[in-house]
Amino acid sequence: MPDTQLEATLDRRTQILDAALVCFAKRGFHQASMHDISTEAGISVGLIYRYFQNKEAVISAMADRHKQKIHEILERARQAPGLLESLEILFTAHCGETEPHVISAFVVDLFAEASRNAQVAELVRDVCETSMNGVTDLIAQSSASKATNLTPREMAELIFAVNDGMLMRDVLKIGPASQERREQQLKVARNLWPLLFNKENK
Amino acid sequence: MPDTQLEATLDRRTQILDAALVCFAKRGFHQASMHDISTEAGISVGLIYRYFQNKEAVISAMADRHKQKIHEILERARQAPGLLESLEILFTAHCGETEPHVISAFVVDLFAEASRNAQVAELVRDVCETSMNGVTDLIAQSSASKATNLTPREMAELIFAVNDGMLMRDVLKIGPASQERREQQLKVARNLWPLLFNKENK
DNA sequence: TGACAATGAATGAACGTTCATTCATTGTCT
DNA sequence: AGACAATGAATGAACGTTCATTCATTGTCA
Repeated sequence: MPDTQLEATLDRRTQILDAALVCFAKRGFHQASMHDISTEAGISVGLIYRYFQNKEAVISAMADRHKQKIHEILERARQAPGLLESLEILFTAHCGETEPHVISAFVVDLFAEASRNAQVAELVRDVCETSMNGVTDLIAQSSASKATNLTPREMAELIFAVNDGMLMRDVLKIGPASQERREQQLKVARNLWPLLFNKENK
Repeated sequence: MPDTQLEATLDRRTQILDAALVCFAKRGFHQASMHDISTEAGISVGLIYRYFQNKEAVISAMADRHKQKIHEILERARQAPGLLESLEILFTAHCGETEPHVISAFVVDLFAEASRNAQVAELVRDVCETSMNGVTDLIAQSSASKATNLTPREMAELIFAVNDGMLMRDVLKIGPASQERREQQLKVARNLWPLLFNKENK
């Protein structure tokens, strides 16, 4: 049964990547050791090397998974009823599933890594481009974008800058749980909408 | 003449910190070795330990120097003729002196470090608080802030989020020199002002 | 002034430790 | 038994840090 085989392999990989996410967020890409990751995953060090060629490959795979997650979020945002709903999904995406602090720390580390690892940089650039294009389209198709004389692209640039800037600052915050973060995130976001769009539906 | 003595010590320290900035931007805090730094500075490894207790202390000193730089920029911004001029100084500050890419990489690394080093986190938080308060005051005292129903604080939050977000994305850009970066930075910034403030001068 | 003593900035080889990676061995299925 | 998953001790390279040693400069005598 090669199907179960493949599934088991994928399971192990995600198990390792989940552990790596925790370790990377806690200590950073290069301070987290393979032993840390294996301990967190509850397996031996050697086993990691059965599923990943080396540490670099683990980092790359994490970045890849991040890319997929972003695409899923973009897809969910696209299916929201209106533009504002779409944007709020994007803004609060990192407050779901895992601890938001973990996600923020990981993403900031990812950008730091991108500044000196060409492969990671290429991938992050690709994610940014894709999401930016997606949101630009969303804005262009919406009827709510005629209040200012900015192009949809310029609006998207501002929105992403605000989103990334807040995510970066997130790593400074201590404690607050997912729910609370989500509120704060939305507060700032909702200050932005009236500036960018027509006031229509509250 | 103990004055010359002190100056020489300070010179050595800044020489080491300058080299460390280059190495940290190139390889990151924890991948850059003390040997890298000593080579870049053109001195021996051991000498670094005459001026700094250990690697942690070098990182801390760098963060401290960054804090001072920010305060200087804030002071310069305060003395600008109008609010918009002040904000543009803040927005393009990291495009001066050193290569902007180096500064961006360092700052992103600093935030990454802050997420797992309490001392660095405290310092970065302090810098953010201070600058945010400064800009909030600047906005409150300006006459240009009555166009929207946002408080000066909320405006400052948006401005800083945009600023940090763009800085974070800076690490993805390859090549462009200081001048070019400055233009791009200003383009986005100038899109933001009409949204936040009355259209007055140009 | 010239000879000599004292200083401490600077060096870089050496040390102990940590880490990524390997692989001989053991466990677990069919 | 055979095949494959899993282990973790072993390896060696790289790192932060130390320290015995060098040597240009400065201070102190005659």
